Amino acid sequence: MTNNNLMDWPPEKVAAFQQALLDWYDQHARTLPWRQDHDPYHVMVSELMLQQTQVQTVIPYYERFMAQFPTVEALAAAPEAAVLKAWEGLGYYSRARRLQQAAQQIVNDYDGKWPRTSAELQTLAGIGPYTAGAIASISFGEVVPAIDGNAFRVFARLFKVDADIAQPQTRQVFYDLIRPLIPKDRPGDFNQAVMDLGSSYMSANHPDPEHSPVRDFDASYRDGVVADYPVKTKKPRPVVHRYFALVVRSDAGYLFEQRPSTGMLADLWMFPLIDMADLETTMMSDQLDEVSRIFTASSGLALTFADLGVKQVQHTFTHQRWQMTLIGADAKVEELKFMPARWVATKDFGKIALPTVQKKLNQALGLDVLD
DNA sequence: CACTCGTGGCT
DNA sequence: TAGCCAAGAGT
Repeated sequence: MTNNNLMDWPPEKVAAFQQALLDWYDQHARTLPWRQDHDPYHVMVSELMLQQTQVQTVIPYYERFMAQFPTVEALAAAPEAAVLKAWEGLGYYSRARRLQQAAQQIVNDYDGKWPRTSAELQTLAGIGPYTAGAIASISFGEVVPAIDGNAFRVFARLFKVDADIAQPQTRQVFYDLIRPLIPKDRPGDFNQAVMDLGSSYMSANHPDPEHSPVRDFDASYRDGVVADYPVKTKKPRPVVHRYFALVVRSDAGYLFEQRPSTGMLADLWMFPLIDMADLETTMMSDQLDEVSRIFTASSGLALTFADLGVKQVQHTFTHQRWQMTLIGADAKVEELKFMPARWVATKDFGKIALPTVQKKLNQALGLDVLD
């Protein structure tokens, strides 16, 4: 089967599909904190949090975030560190900075007046085709699809789309397929109904197409090939990185380094890491000398190594696996040179934004008791 | 376009 | 366990 003329339904079938989907949604829509109204700020915050993140994970973050930054103006004016702290543990931290950038764009560039179309919304930081479609349809009634993983899965099954959804060019295929299916009077409800459908009867792991409200429109169910859709190529394995994690202690607490503003865990705080690939030696005793030299050159601090016992911590990201060997050291409280770092007392660990990998290091050291 | 960028849940 | 998956965007 080709991708030509995928949407071959006659108008009466389109109308029946819309009614079946929306009737179900009217009766069984999930009650979610960001669905209490259609305020574009509420929709924007929730959608940014929901990018690549499950609903159940987002809910408590959304509640806290709204209590702390209740309006787009409040978010625009907040310290970036506070926004990152509110995002701690949610992952994909660039979303937090971009969300605040978008808020500042709305307040400053748009004089507080929201752009109301999907095209205009995509000029905002962190808002791409999906999120723009979601805000435009839900908050402003634009008849535009919001194509996320749910929409890909739902419509791939309904129409037996053979295009690989991992390929960026496939996006246009689905846009052309979905666009004529959207009811002009309820685009936002349509898009949200597709998402609810994609998380229940048409989920990835436990689909129940037999009882789906749109079963009669599901070609993959009709043909007994639900499991074949969507078509999606696999991702490569995580690459292994090995680090020494320096546990540097002084009278002022532990030394935390702020990560660079680009790349992994940007702007968050961690123990200083030394990439073992940067070392020229392989013997442990020689490596410690090298680590000490490298660290002192960038921090200005002299280290006195202290035996922690052999502690190793492993953490897997989407495409990287970090294997860290902890090294204990004592140092005096002196001025730090080039390294963006600060001493943090144990009781203050909760005041800075720490990634989950750092919390694992804390736990390995028994420093998470007060957290 | 291919790659980067987190985390938690589930099998 | 290792792999896959989840309301993607930026470069």
